[in-house]
Amino acid sequence: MTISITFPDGSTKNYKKGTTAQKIAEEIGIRNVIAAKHDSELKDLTAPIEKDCKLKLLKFEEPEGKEVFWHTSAHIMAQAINRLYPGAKLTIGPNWESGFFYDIDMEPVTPEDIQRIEKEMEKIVSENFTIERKVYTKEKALEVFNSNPYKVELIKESKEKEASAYMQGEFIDLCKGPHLPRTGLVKAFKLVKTSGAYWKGDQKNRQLQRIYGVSFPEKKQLTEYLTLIEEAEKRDHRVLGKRLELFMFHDWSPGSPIILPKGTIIYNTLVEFIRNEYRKRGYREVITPQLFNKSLWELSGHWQHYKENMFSMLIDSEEYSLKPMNCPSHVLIFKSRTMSYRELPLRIADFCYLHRNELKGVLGGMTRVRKFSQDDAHIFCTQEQIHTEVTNLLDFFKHIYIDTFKLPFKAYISTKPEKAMGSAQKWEEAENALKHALKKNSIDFGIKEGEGAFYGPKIDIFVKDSLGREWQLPTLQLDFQMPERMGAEYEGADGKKHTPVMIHRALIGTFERFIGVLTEHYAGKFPLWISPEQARILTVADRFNYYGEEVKKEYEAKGIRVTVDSRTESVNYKVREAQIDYVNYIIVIGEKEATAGTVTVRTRENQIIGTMSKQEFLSRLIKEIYCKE
RNA sequence: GCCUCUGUAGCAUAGCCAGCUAUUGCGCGGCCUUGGUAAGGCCGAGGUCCUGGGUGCAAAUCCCAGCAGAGGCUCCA
Repeated sequence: MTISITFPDGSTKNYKKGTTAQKIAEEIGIRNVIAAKHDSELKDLTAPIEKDCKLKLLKFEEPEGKEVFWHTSAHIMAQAINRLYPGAKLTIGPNWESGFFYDIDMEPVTPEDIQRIEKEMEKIVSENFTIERKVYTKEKALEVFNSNPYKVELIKESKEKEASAYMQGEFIDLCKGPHLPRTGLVKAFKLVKTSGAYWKGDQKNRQLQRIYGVSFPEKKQLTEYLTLIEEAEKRDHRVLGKRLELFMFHDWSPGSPIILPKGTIIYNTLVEFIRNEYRKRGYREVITPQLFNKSLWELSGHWQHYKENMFSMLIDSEEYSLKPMNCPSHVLIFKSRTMSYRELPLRIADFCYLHRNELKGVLGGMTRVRKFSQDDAHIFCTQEQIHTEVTNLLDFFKHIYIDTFKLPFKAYISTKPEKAMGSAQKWEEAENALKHALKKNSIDFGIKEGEGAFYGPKIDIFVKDSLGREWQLPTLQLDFQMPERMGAEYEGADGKKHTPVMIHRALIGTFERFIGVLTEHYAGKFPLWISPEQARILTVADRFNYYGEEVKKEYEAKGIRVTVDSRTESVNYKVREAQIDYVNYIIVIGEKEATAGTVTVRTRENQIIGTMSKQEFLSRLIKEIYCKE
């Protein structure tokens, strides 16, 4: 009996029925194959092929190859833990972004444990077990795994009639697969971090130990990966922020950055950038109080739902809270007089500080803070205006993320959750408006079903930091609820009262977080327009200091952020220092320049721009700042 | 809030199964060098070893509690 196998290049060949991808790979002489796809189904290399199919041999470099490779690594780790800690109960062990992890019910893991586990894993790799797939009926599977309540729960929950498991040596684990054919293929691995994790992600459940690892088919790849991580850590905004003196933290105000002069320049430049856009895009900026009486929070619903996260205090025996959000105060503005439909959409912007009492364990650098400010605005509009407003907002968003900062992002729409306010029809209309607006702006997006807030659907946009963690920056939420709850109304063309829709939106998001992400995005080398120190003038000798000051004054008069380094250090030394301070342009002046009225310029990357008249370089600077390149 | 780890001059570090004046580099200050594009030389100052308590003849070192930080989890912008 023969079957016909088609390869990705279109060629076809006949094989004996029941052959395996592994045998075929050996025959053709392809090495380092990890798994196979029969038609579009991912399978073990050793799975028999019983009928004609399209066959794709997967290597580690392919995402699906990695998936198989890493999951096998997780099993090797699980086997090692099983050997060393007999009481440990395995739960689930999926992949993460660049490796694998396994959640295990066991005693907390120490670094010594990690070393022991790694040693045992090496042993398992060198024992080079064959990995075999077993298929059981549900009943039989329950019997095999009866000592592990987590696996029992998984088997019971499964909708399949059968359960598969994989066996290597003495170890067996419930698993859909596929897997590598042998444990010996995992040539390089490292357990990189551990943490607590809750069973099924629920805080009420038992806390498990999660051990993360990375693995590769070659030792070299592991070394490369570790170097890459090291490089990424150098971009960490907390490290750079300290070294470049952008911001700092103090034990006495955890979660609240002290933004230093250089960081403040970046901060204010961003605010000015947004303000400038607001002028073009019809926003009206307001300034609102930090403290509000409890009555406001009761009216808005924050007191009932968000009290834990608010800083509250008694003032003259009345309870007040620092505002965690601007929206309620903007509704007060809307309500301050009778609004006509002619005034909509009304766009109210606010840069005021916000305070949220975040859990201690979640604070971190500039990306998760307790005190911050947003480019916050609320748009009050009619249901019909949603589409146009959102379309314009996305255009605004693209101007910031694509044109100006070139930050890669991911967008999602979060749709109606089970518990939701407002009619199904209103929701559907609003969700469609969001989708159309995204499509109109040609922004790719995913959908998070049922993840919307109870008061309306939203668009969330995420940007990655240097270690690949995703941070939400812009947010755009429709709100059918708060205007009604707080009694905001406008008078329609029909002479009747109507409740407006409220759009909560922030595009930079939180300035603090944005600065953190931006620092990592540029690795501290900010583009000229936003850079805290745009140019530094180095004098070759004291007698040229007067000329340095002269150039500085001229440049400063045009708004350039420039300093003079007139210390009696060698030029070499001063150049190096300016470069490690990431000053965009380094201007050296000495005899030649002072006589001819010129400047000699190089960049922080040590690229030589050359000598030119001081006016010419000034106009080049201005041009570059204006272009925001 | 939960789990693990960490906390030594401005920064980065050594010391940590207790034992002499707490190590080194950068930075900082002074002097010399008067210099032309990635670290010139010499000298010097700088420490509540996170805080509080305990054990010991003796604590940076061991134990407990607190505070802060890191990585996750759960939240969330």
